[in-house]
Amino acid sequence: LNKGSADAIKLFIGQIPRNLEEKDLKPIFEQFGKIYELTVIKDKYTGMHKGCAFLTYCARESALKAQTALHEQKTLPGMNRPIQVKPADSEGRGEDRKLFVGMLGKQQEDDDVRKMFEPFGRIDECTVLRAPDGTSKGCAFVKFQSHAEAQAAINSLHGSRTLPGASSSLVVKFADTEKERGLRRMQQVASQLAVFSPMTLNLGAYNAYTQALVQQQTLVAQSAYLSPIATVAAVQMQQMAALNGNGIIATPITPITPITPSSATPVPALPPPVGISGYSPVPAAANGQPASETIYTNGIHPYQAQSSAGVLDPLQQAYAGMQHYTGPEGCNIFIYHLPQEFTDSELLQMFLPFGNVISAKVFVDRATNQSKCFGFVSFDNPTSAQTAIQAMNGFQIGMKRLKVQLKRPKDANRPY
DNA sequence: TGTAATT
Repeated sequence: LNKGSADAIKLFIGQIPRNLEEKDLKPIFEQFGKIYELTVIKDKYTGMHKGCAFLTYCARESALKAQTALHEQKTLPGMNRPIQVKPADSEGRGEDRKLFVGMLGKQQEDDDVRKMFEPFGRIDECTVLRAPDGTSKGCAFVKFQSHAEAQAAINSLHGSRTLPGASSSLVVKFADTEKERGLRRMQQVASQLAVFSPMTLNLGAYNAYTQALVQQQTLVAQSAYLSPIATVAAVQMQQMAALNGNGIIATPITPITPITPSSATPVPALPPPVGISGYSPVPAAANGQPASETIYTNGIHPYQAQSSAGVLDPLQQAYAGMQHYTGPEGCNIFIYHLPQEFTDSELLQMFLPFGNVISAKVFVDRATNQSKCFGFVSFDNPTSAQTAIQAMNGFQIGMKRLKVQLKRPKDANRPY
């Protein structure tokens, strides 16, 4: 048999390193059965690897075996979350047969709703939405076993009657998909931000005020207790603040339109715009170091093949060429209480004086695009990390002091 | 307390 059977399940594979292509993934998944189709998901326009894939086995049984053996069970090299193996959204996980029912009466129970929808098909799920205090929100979700049944219910029931206690006629529609919900959330956030139009902020005055504060704070920092190397950082921060107009004092709100795109602002008297240094792509066995050693010394859990010796090799080779996001254990620091407007490049600038920075990352809320005011900096050696911690922990910016510690190791849950 | 992503 060389074709997917009718009942085959298309799987979504998540948490795969972006340097792994179909040929690298194939050996990992082949051990559970013959593969019908395996496709790495790429961006439609840029062709960029999205870190996930679709996989269909010829036999449904293979998909179930792979899911059981791999889902949340293994972590591929360079990833910090376990691999995901589950039916793809397109497999009718539910959204296309799930209905939203609005304009119910407050007194209607799950069973009342169920009775109303039963004539149209088999119901998997029927729930009236309730507030925390148990009172009905006047709406419900009803999930049928098929899209057609759900559609039949819409055709017959939507707008067909007005229930006692409801302000208008019954609403029956397909429930929002995950994507629609996400979009709705983003629109809500956007509309809230729009309340603060740039015109309502006296930006000129704010900047002058900000810069005065920055200078004062920096002087305090320089004169007091900081080591010479931290003073270098302080001066750099002062320059950044003065030049990019963003200020490094946390602002109450960030306007939608940035005053100046800070990342685009050149900063004279500083090292030239620095990329992320270190870890340039290196062939697998460069410097006589086998790729397998790289995996282990880097403190990242490699994917371990259970039996077949052919599985690990392609992975090791692929892994050797990828750029690392974190440094070795003890080289990665966590920085909290960053100014709201600090970007990756500013974080990088702040910590450059302490050593070779492998990466600098400010954590950003994906929904709002706002900084979460913490980030990570990775050095190529533990001494630089310690120096940075000594110099910058407690560093005052505005009303806050930076908290600078070693990044919590993935495995341990010891608090610092 | 680190690129969670659905052709």
